[in-house]
Amino acid sequence: MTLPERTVERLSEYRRSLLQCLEEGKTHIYSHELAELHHNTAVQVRRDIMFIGYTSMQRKGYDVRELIGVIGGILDSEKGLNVAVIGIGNLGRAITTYFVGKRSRLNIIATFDVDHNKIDRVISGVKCYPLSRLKEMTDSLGISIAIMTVPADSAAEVSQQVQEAGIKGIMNFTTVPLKMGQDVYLDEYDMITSLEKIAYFVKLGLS
Amino acid sequence: MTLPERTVERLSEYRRSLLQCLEEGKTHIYSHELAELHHNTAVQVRRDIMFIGYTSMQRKGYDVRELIGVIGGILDSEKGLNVAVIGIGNLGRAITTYFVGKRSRLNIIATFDVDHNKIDRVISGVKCYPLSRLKEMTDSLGISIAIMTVPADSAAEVSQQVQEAGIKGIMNFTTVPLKMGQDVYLDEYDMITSLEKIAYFVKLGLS
DNA sequence: GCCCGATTGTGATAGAATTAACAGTATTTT
DNA sequence: AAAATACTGTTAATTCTATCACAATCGGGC
Repeated sequence: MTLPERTVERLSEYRRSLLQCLEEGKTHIYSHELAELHHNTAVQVRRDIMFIGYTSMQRKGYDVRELIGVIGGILDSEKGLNVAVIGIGNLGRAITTYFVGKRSRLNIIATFDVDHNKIDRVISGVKCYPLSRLKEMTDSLGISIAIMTVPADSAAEVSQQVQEAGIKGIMNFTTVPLKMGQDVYLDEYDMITSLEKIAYFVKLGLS
Repeated sequence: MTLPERTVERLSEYRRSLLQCLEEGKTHIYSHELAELHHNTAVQVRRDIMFIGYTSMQRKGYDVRELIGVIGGILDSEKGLNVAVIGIGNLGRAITTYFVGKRSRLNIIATFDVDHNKIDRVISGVKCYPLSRLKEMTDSLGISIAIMTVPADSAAEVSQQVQEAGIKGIMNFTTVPLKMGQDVYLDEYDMITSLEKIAYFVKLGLS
């Protein structure tokens, strides 16, 4: 069974809110509450939850702790996955710092760069290795996801190396779209595009 | 006429590639070439271009320069829009640095923070103001979009101030979903969710 | 000058995602 | 205990998005 992408995203988001609820001591939550937190509808929430086969105590809302568990069962891998950040510029550093400490089954376990000044430096407890050792480290550490934050002009080349290292998931923060084989899951995120989209809708709203 | 979100995103992406083509001296481009660059199909490209009412010289592909112009006419505002980054932590700094110098009709014109050590500092040529002056500066500088990179626990409060300042578009990099009025265009981007999604599909691929 | 091959533009169609509608059920009220 | 209430789970309808299929067009080869 493979869930739609959007559903997976929403589940991840729900879980975050649910964890928050737990901290606040809330044990049950209604579909409409969850919906309101996430800019969508109660029906959408129920449908998503139906997808994963969880069913609540009727009329009391969903059991927060249980639902977290079920979502975890769907999203998480048994032992978590290891993640590498490739390219330790400003953005790479920021992302690394940002992630460390966030409770998650996804661990940033190494960073890579070509700059000799950066190699062996430790950022938020994560060590930087030379890019040339990518394959070696991928094998020895068991890295399955790469976050790419290299400059645009080396993106294509580096992405090739990432693929050859056997990494199966890529989050691309580069401004150039990457070319990948079918067996690599690739998610492109482009801040400029996001901003331009916002600008477009703001413009519409203003006119 | 209001385009679908997804189309707007793709147009922004196409434009980037087209600008790249221009630099390389390529004057015309076929729909299937553009498609290949962007992980989608030639039909999709043609459909998107149809949406914006541009029509090519048949059989020669699209005129790169013209198409850039037409997309610009759709996406860009007359004089560009001014953007503020709110919260100058690692991520805020990275984003600010990242944007400056990128040719774009969107200018990061100010940053804001509450930390006295950060105020008046200049990052990549952009000055940091105290958050308390948000409304004042929004009015005087004409800020219409905010990029939120504040810590999760102040996100709700700060977003309120952003809304009250009259900002009409928000890009939220915070891990908490924001509550906004109908007249504010809000785009939530959550790295953890993105990574969890990738992890999910990688897991599926591996099993 | 005419045909062939390549490419665009678009109506029709299929597919995915969302929303509506409502039956079912536990809880509270009377 | 029956009725009203307030939810969930699910089927059906709808709407939105992407793809198919093909007519129309143009340039180059003959």
